[in-house]
Amino acid sequence: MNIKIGELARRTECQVGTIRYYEKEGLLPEPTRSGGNYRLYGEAHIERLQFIRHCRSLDMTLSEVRALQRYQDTPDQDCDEIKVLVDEHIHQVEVRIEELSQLKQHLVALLSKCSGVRTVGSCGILQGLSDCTCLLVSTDDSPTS
Amino acid sequence: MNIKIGELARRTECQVGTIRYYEKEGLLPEPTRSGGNYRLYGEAHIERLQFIRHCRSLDMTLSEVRALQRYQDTPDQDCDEIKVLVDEHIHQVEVRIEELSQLKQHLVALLSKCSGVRTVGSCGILQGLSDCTCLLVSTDDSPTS
DNA sequence: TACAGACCCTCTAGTTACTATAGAGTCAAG
DNA sequence: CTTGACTCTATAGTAACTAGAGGGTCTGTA
Repeated sequence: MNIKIGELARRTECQVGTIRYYEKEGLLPEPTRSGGNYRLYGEAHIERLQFIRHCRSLDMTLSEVRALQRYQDTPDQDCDEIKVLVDEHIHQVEVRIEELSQLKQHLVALLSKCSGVRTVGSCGILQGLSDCTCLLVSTDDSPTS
Repeated sequence: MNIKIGELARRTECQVGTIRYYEKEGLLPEPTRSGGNYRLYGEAHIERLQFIRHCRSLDMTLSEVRALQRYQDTPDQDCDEIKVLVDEHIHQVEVRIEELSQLKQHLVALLSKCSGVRTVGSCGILQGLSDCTCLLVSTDDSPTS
């Protein structure tokens, strides 16, 4: 079918530069080239790229994508490890949600420190950021990842 | 008081490299130097650094921190803009939480695609990642229970 | 006085997943 | 034969650090 990179980009809603980046990173196999050195892609490339983009839309890292691709290449293997990988990814997402919820609580508490007085010097928010009072809402503080 | 960078790092639970980085970025004023060219910090530096670290623990960017620092330097100004900044930051956090919650739903749905068969080839998770079926859970899809 | 070890210095490169640019080449239509 | 859309490679930039190389400083001990 032999489409050029721009067409592939349109079909997958992916930027041209991103496609070349995936190739450089070994996530997308090198396509054949035209006489004028243009990349020429086929069906397999479209599917492979869509796979990557779906994984990315699920917030997976490229190294997680690489791991899943290795499983794709060995279809007779036990699928337990894939489930473990997805499970762990779900866990990471849950942890991040929890962190952000705590964070939001801290921020709301911080906002309430504004005394209603109208100047920066007496506002309480900056004071709350200078001492620890803005961080006393929750049990443990976990810096972000 | 004149403490060296290692002591400052210990007191603020911040890495030495990070302190030098903040200085380079203009977030922390350049300290005086000893005869041997060592950085020598005082109380003001400790407070300033703690301020930065608290902001960072609230997931603020360094450019948000810079903005807040500018307010610190003009205590007679109206504090509304600070509230706006914090408000916007809270909003960003809320948006991210919502995104991650959707994401988690997608991932859980993906996990349920595993047919129970034990090989990668028939697992359904990789298939779900190749086509779009793992992304169909979203917004207005309410299965009955 | 010599030396070990802890600390400090600057500078550079690496991290993640791209995005954006520069400067050049290719190709089809007018 | 030129214009314009497209492509190529290579490089630098993003955020907020972290790690390392290769050196200097300082203090305590032999």
